[in-house]
Amino acid sequence: MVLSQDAKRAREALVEALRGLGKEPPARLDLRGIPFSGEWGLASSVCLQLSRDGAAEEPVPEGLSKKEARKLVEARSRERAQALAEQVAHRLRERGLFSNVQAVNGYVNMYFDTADVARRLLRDVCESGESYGRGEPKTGSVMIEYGQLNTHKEGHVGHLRNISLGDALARIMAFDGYDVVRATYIGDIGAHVIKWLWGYTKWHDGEGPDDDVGGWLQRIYVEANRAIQENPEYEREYRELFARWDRRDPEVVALWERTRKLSLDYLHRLFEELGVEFDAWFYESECEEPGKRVVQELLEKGIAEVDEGAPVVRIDEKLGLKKETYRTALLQRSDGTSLYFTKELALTRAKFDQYHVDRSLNVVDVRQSLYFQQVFKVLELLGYEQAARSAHVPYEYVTLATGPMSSRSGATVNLDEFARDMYERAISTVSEKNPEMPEEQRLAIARDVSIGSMKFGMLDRDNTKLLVFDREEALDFDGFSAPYVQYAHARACRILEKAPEIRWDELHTGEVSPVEVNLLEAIGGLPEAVERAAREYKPLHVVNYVYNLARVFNDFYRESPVLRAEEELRNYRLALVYATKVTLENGLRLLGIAAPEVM
RNA sequence: GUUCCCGUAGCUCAAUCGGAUAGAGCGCUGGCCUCCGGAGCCAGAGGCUGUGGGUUCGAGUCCCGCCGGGAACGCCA
Repeated sequence: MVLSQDAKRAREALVEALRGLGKEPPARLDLRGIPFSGEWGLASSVCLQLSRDGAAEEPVPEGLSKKEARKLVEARSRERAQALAEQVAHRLRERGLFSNVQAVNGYVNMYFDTADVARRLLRDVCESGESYGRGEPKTGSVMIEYGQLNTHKEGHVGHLRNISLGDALARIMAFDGYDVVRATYIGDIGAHVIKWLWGYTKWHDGEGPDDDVGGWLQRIYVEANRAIQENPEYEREYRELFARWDRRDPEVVALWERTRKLSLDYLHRLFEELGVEFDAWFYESECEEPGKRVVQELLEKGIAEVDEGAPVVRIDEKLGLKKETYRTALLQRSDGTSLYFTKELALTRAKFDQYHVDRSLNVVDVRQSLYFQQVFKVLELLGYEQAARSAHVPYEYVTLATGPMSSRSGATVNLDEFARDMYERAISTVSEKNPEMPEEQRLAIARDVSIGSMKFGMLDRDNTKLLVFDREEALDFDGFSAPYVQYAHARACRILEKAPEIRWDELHTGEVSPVEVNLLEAIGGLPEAVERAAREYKPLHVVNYVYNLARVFNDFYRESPVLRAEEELRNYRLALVYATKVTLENGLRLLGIAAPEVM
């Protein structure tokens, strides 16, 4: 990567200059872009860091208030930092590595030959193409689990945040060089399923789903759940059905299999429409028995013990922790039936034993934090060192203005319904902008825009922030949104379409204007954004990145005419446009968002 | 009771390992289509970063207290 090469060069030169002045540079040398300059370069605050040296020799006069004394110390530090920065700048200038070096406010600003960096960066992007931004291959495989939906229920916008985050994280980490295995875990058995089966048998026997499979599943579930809650007789019938399931009554199993299949087809369609694919599908129903075996093993090894008839692991006690940290994990019910925890043990172990992944990342909402800490800790106690490297990737959940979503009560926003609203809104906008366009093309663009908007709306805030779903806001295609970025991409495509071939071997940049510097800087930032997003498990960094790139490109678009420029300048600007297009496309792809060429 | 998360412009959110002048969108006011596509752009108004201490040359960012909101904590998933 061009910019990291330059950063390395700057870092080495700085270290040498500082040592030459008898100053030992800190291990982590600060290096960042220069703000407000409109020129290409890197800045370091290292002299400010070192400016405390010698502070002790200058006593603060008596009689000053704390605040005044502090101000004095700060002023002196600034002076010392500036003096040092000037010395460093002088030495760096003598080396002649940079086109310019300045000492400002205690910072050392190192400027590069912009034209040279521009040529190298643009060629790099051109040569790398869809690989531009990719990180070095990393050792060790990582399984990312997300999209844990239930059968016999609908998918709703709460799931959308999970799917969007998980899918983007998987794409980003794979792009950053990790060997990623995408996994999902479907809740195809449990109380909710039996309740559904009861309600179906009771009031909907023989019924099939209408076009709206999710809605149909959901209605039956909500109805059954409410009835069972309100009527003890129904409660008894439901328990009875549960017992028949436990006995594997053929009739119940057959109904379960049939409706499970129907649910899974629906879930496959949901994922497909969102452009999400998995390498591994796990099912709760398949983890029940293996889970109980893990519990047995934990008991035999003395990790778990029986308390009030149920197997538990007193994790804090086992680890000798005084403070409540992991607390006590309940592994299984006292009647021997499995809990979510039981199955999670088998699931996680399967990831390590059968898929041989080195760590597991579970994208699940923040309310499960303690739970996952317990799961991983228990497996660690069982000897799985992979569990120590594994992590829960938490995010705050999606609520409605009226309160939390609840699939039990039916207070949800159906995913199909939301997608349809978005799609229709997109169709009307596309048609308005492109009345002459063939319908097929309009629909394809509307699809890219609506799906992209849905995902963008789920990714555009930090994982730690609650998301209050607002339909009107979601349907807005202006401003900080997927279409804004997609539109910049389409604009770039439009220019390239009308332009002659770019002559990459004759890139003469001439003078590089401030907007062009900003654009180059933005283009050059993709690898860092990817790396950071992967490291912090935050696709938001890529969202911010592509938006900024689009915004800077729009500045360029306004100020730097491309097609009308004279030949040499046009060639260079075309290269800039091409690099922007490639970079936007790569960034959007990492978010699972399509980049249409026309819109 | 223990623990975790959040609090930044009217609203929704950004802000790199702590770094120079805290930025966007929406909304509001006023402009820009003889000009590569106006899903765009420009200008303006709008801030004691909840609050009080502390650490630091430097704090929206780290530490402690308080206030406000949310969440988790043994037979739910």
